[in-house]
Formats: sequence, structure tokens, C-alpha cells
Amino acid sequence: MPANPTRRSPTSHAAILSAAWDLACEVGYARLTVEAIAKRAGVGKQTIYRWWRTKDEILLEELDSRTSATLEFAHSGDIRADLRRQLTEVTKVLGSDEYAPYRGLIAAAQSDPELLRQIEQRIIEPRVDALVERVSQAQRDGQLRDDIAPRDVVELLYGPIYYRLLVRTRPLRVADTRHHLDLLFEGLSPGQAVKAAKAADVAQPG
Amino acid sequence: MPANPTRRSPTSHAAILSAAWDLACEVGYARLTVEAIAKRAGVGKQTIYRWWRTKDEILLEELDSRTSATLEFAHSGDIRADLRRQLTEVTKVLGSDEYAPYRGLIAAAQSDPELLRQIEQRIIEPRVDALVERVSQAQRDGQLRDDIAPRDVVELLYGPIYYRLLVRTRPLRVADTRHHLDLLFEGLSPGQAVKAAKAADVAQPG
Amino acid sequence: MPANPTRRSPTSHAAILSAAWDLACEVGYARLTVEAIAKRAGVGKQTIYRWWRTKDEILLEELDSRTSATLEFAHSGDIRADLRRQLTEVTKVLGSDEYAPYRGLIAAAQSDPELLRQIEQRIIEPRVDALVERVSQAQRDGQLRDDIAPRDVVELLYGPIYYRLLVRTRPLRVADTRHHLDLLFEGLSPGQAVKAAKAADVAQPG
Amino acid sequence: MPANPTRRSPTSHAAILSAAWDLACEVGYARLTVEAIAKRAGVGKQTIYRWWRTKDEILLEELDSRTSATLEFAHSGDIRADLRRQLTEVTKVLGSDEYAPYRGLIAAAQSDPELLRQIEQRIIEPRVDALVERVSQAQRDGQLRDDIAPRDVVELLYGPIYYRLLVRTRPLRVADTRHHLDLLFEGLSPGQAVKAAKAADVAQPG
DNA sequence: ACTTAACCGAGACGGTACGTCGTGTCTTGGT
DNA sequence: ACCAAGACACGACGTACCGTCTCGGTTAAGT
Repeated sequence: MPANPTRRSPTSHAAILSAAWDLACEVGYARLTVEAIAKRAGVGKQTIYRWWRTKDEILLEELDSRTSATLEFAHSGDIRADLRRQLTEVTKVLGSDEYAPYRGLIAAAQSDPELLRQIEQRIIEPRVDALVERVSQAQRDGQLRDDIAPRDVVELLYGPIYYRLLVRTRPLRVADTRHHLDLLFEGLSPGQAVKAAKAADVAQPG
Repeated sequence: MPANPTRRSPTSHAAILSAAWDLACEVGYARLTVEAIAKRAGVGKQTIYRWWRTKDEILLEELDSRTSATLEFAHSGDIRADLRRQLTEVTKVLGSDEYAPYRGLIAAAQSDPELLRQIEQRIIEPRVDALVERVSQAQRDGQLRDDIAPRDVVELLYGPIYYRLLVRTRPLRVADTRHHLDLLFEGLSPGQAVKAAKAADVAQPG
Repeated sequence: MPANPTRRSPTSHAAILSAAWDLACEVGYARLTVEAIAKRAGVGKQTIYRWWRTKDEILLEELDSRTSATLEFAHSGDIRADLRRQLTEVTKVLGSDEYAPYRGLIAAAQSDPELLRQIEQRIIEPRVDALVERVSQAQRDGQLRDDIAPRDVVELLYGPIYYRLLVRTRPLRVADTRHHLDLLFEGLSPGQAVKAAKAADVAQPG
Repeated sequence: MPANPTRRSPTSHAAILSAAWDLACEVGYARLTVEAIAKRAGVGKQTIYRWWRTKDEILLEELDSRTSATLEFAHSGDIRADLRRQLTEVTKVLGSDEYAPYRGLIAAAQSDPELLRQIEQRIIEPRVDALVERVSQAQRDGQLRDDIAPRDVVELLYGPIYYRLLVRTRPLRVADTRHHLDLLFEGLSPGQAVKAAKAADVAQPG
């Protein structure tokens, strides 16, 4: 971009971001069009192409600013309680219709490596890093097996959420997310349920 | 579709299916074009539109026939061994470049509820059913906690695979899938690793 | 046409002819379609293509049978009376909406020399020949200048009719045709009107 | 047409006009295609549809500019000389292959009343008006019967030309046009030829 | 205070692909 | 053999968006 950001019109900038997001919600990501964004935002097409390379980048920027709040991670001392809170939050957000464009972005990224890289970098990586750090702390505290790479924990935790998000066999629900979290800690092997459940009660009495 | 299937040309039918799949592999799902499929298959566009509503349906049909072989599920008596075998197979298939169009379909389905429904119905549901059945058997055999809904097990197993498939933070690898399977059975809580590992050794000495 | 006319279905034949003509009247020549003819006639497309090369040929055949009645030429002994009767008849027919497809044929013939040849041969030539013969007779009878080629008379007579038929600046009306006929005989030069009118009165007192 | 004419590209405009006319000459009006025009002109189809509703309008515009030169009418004082000159010119133009698309337009207008209206308005009417005026002048000068509506003269003059142009029974030739003109003035009645010829000699000794 | 250069809205431009319509040919099954 | 039905390869249709490219008009910075 050779454009000079100091002369950028904040009005148009904001109008484009929200026009893009709103349209994506209304007509669906696939039917989202640069021309429609320009019209809705009351903006020339050139103004869009001057600052963004694709419509994905617009949505990504808007997504970024909308989700920046969900970055911080609780450190209550109880790993399962902290994870429960975090995953609950994430589930609520991703399950809502206002975040439907996020699914569109993940989808588009399957055909656009550069977009995929940006999503990882700006949306996913920060959350994964925070999660990895919290998990490591839990391992040091003896609340989690220390023979596991934290990255694997991340995938076990987020996997089912994304699975439902994208495959939609069942709706994304907070209660299920919590249940999955318990199962993960307790394991699927028989004879561990009771012990595991007890441990959970101690950690999270509420 | 008012067309009469008995008059359908098998030559054109087959040519379209493989042209579509090959092109999707070559240029990527997003750049796949009905026009290009018609040209490659030596077929009129009308013939495509007569039998399929979208390019997605073509790919879905081809995907269906290509994966119909991976439907059966092993019943060795050892649930972890059977799951390992099955997930290994699935991981290999989904991770390969020849199945890249599948990712495109999942992506497109995010903007097309009807397509999503069809993918579930034709691709996902049969495998989930088989998996659910196998898990139920394992519960009756006492090889798996019987206080869990089999559907939840499915999501815990497939979740991480789809996560990597779509988010691509790390490549989809067979070894990781197996590792995740072990972690799932053993649980993440500390002090269960040794016991769980022992149980695994008994069940799967190889 | 390799088809064997003796096995031809008279029902389909007739249905096609009238379906074609009716459709041409309803939607206009340019929007006339072989497919629509087949549907309206309750006939397979092949049946049409087996017996006619183009839709023009269908219309031409129907035109031919509809106009075969206007072929005979009156021989009353008075050339101007005979011409008046004949041109009146032609004007009535060509000016009516039921013969609109004829204009379509003339139009199409501008881009299709073979069609033009057929129209001349089957529709125009017979009438021209009859007219030429009648004019020659009049010349022998001393009712018409004998230093003129009859073909030129034909063009002077039919010209204005076709002009209005195709250019449509003014509607094709019987009264105008008769007036033109008078002007033709009398000439445009000044000082001949009275004499000519007298001659006309003698020839056609009614 | 909501397009803004001040932003119109003169290059594309001109390229489209001549591409359309040239192609019409080369392949014939009926095989003329918007797609081919766009390709030949190096232009997007949309640019054509933005400024013209049909290919006819393109040809009409080009025809208009090509024939605008033949609008003026000679006033030598001798009506027959002036008509002879004018009809000669018209005959030459319409008979030439470079004006073949005009025939296509007349043809197409038979199925398109709006096009017919435009042809009359832009091509025919101006010439008819000029001719009517010249004829009226001649009537005032006593060179032509004054009991005739000039419009009728127009049709008697142009009729045979259009007849040959469209029906093509005989080629459109300058000599025939002149001959028809003489016959018109002299009339077809016997015994007038000599007198009429004399009058002509006086008026047009060349 | 006055250029002047970048921004802006608007939208025309050369393209690509869309999904539809009609062409003329071919095939199937019924009479 | 002819027929109704309609699938087929093909070509063109008119439309929707793409991303690039002028046009004036308006700001804001730098002289």
C-alpha cells in the first residue's frame, strides 16, 4: 500500500468496516461483494482497494477489533475453572450469529494461504499463546499432567468447538463445551469417572 | 430436477465428475469454474446444470464415491486399537492433497446450509453412526466409561483432526492423531498417566 | 431429405404448419422458435427437422397454401379495372395482421439467399408472371403504352405497396393503393390530370 | 440508459461502431453477434450494453453518421433533373455492398416496432421531408401536377427502389431507376409517351 | 495565503464467469 | 419407418463483479 495513512478518512474507514460486517451477516459471506460494501458505506470502490487487498482483510480487521476483548485469560489458580470460563466465553461468541462472518473467513482461508496465515497470526495465535502459557503454569502447579505438550492440549480443547462450528451436526452449546472439558480431564477409560468427578468437585464447587 | 435419469449419458456423467475433481485439485476449489469443468469434460454447460445445482454437488458426489470404501469399521475386540486404525485411515485421507477438494466443500458449506446438510448426510453421518455403534459396543464390553454419550466421544475424537484440517496451524499427521487418542483415554489430570498407560499396554501390546 | 413422404403423419404435418403460423403471429417472427413450434404442435423436434430445413420453410409452405387463392387474375377487358381489383386484393391481404409472418419472411430472406430464392419462386414469381401476362395483353389491346417492359410496370405497381408494408411510415390502405394506380397511369407531369381523369372515368365509371 | 455520457470513452465508442458495421458486412446481419463486436473492438460486452440496447441501435447510429452527407437536396430549378440526381445517389448507396447492413436493419425492424420507429425517425423521415419540400416547390413552379399530395409522390418514387432492394428479383441499377422516374412522369396511359417525352426534353435537354 | 498532492465519491472500462435459451443432432421406447 | 420425448455439444445471450482507471471536488501540508 503506497497510501499515506495520516490522510486517511476515519469516517470512510469506519463505514466500510461496519458495512462489510453487516452485509456479511445479512447475505452470507459468499454473497458479500466489494461493490455492495462500497454502496452501503457510501464510498468509492477505489477507497476500498486503496486500503485493503481483499474483502477478507476488511472482515479480518473488523473481527480483530471485535474480539480483542476476549484475549485476557483468567488466572484463578484453578486450571479447570479458568479453562471453563475461557471456553465458555469463546463458545458464546463463536456460536452467535453476529460472528457468522468468522466462519466465512475460515472457509475462505481454505483457498487462500495468505488469508489463513493472517487469521492464525491475528486471531488464533494470540489466544493459543495465552492458552499455552496458562496450561504450562498449570503443569508447574501440578494441576495437569506434565508429560503433555501444551499445544496438544489446545487442540484437544478447541477441536470439538471448531468441529461443531464448521460441521454443525449439533449446535454449539456452552453446556456441551463444559462437559467435553470434564471428559478431557477425566479420560475415556472406564473406572476413572468417579475419581475424576471428585477432583472436579474440589476444584470447582460452584 | 425434472430430468429423466434413465436417459442420462454415463460417459458425460463420469467425465464431469473426474474433470471437476481434478480441476479442483489443480487450481483450487475457489478457482474452480463450471465453464472449465464443461470444457475439460468435453461437455455442454447445460448438461452440468441439468443434473447438478452447483459445482459443490458435483464434488460431493465424487467425494462420496471416493470415500465409500472407508465406511466399514474394524471390530477387533480392542476399542483403542480399532479407533487408532480408523482415525489413522481418516487422517491419511484428509491430509492428502488428493482430498483437498473436501476442505473446499466444508468451506463452501459455511455459506450454503443446503450443502452443509448434504455433506453431513452423505459423508459425515454414516461415519459418525458407525463410530457411535462401535463406541457403544466398547461401553458394553467395559472398555469405555459408560456414562458418556457416544456422540460426545465422536466429537472429542474428530474435533482435533478437523481443527488441524481447517485451521492448519500444524500439519495433519498420523502420529499426532494417535497421541491425541491416547491422551483422550488417559485424561489430562495428573497422576492418571501411569495407570492409563498400563491399561493401554494391556489392551494394545503391539 | 431422405424421408419417405408416403409414411408421413398428416396430423403432425398440419399441426406443425398451423402452430408455426399462429406462434409467428402471436410472438412475432423473430421470437419464433422451433422448440416452441414442436411444443405447441405436440410434436418431437426431430419430426420438424425431418421434413423442413428451417422454420422459414414451414412458414413459407403455410403462406403458400394460404395465398394460393389470390393467384388468378381477372380479364374484364379493362386493364385499370383489373389491376385495381388485383392490387386491392393484395393490399387487403398483406395489410392484415394475419399475414404479418410474411413480412418476417421477407426480412429473414435478407440474410438468407436460399430463402429469398424460394420466396421469389413460390410466392412472387407466379403473381408477377400473371401480372406480366395481363399487362402484355393490355398493351396489345392499346390500353397501355407499348414502349414499356411489363416487368417495369410490375415494379411501379408493387413498389409502393411493399414500401409501405416494410417501412410502415403510413398504414397500407386500399384507397391509397387505388390512388397510386391512377397516378401511375396519368403521370406526374402537369396538364395531364384532366385528360387522364377523363380516361379513367370512361374505363371505370363505378 | 442511466449512464453518464460525459465519462464515455470516445475510443471505445468509435471502435464499437466500426467493428459492428464491418462485421455485419463480412458475416451478414443475421450472424452478427454482440460478443464478436466486443471482441473485434477490444471492448467488454458491458460497455456495449451500457450505451446501446441492441446491436441494431449500434448499426443504426453508424448508418446515420455514414449517410448524413446525402441529406441535402439539389434545387436546380428542374424537378426531374433534381430527382434524377437524388434517386441516382440513393440507388448507388443502397445497392452497394458496403450498405448491406441497412437491409439487415430494415429486416430486423419487421420484428421490432421500436427499431422501425427509430429508422423512420433518423434515416427515412429527414429524406422524405426534404423530398416533400422539393416536390411542393415543383408544384408551385408548375412543374408537377398540383392535385397530388407530395407524400404520394415520395412513395411512387421510392417504392420501386425498396422493392428491388428487398425482394431482389432484379439487381438495383441506376439506369432502371432513371427509367422508372421517366415513366412516372409520363404515365402509363397510351398516347402520352410522345408528349411527355417532349416535355422532358424541354426540361432536361442534357 | 497559496499551491499542490493525496484523498474522496462516482462510475466507465476490459475482462471472466455466470446460469439460461435455442440450435440442430442423436438416442430411446412406443405404435 | 415414423413418431413424442428429450438428452446432448455448442454458441450466444444479457448480467454481475472483478480490479484498474479516469474524472472533478475537497482537504490538509508545506512553502
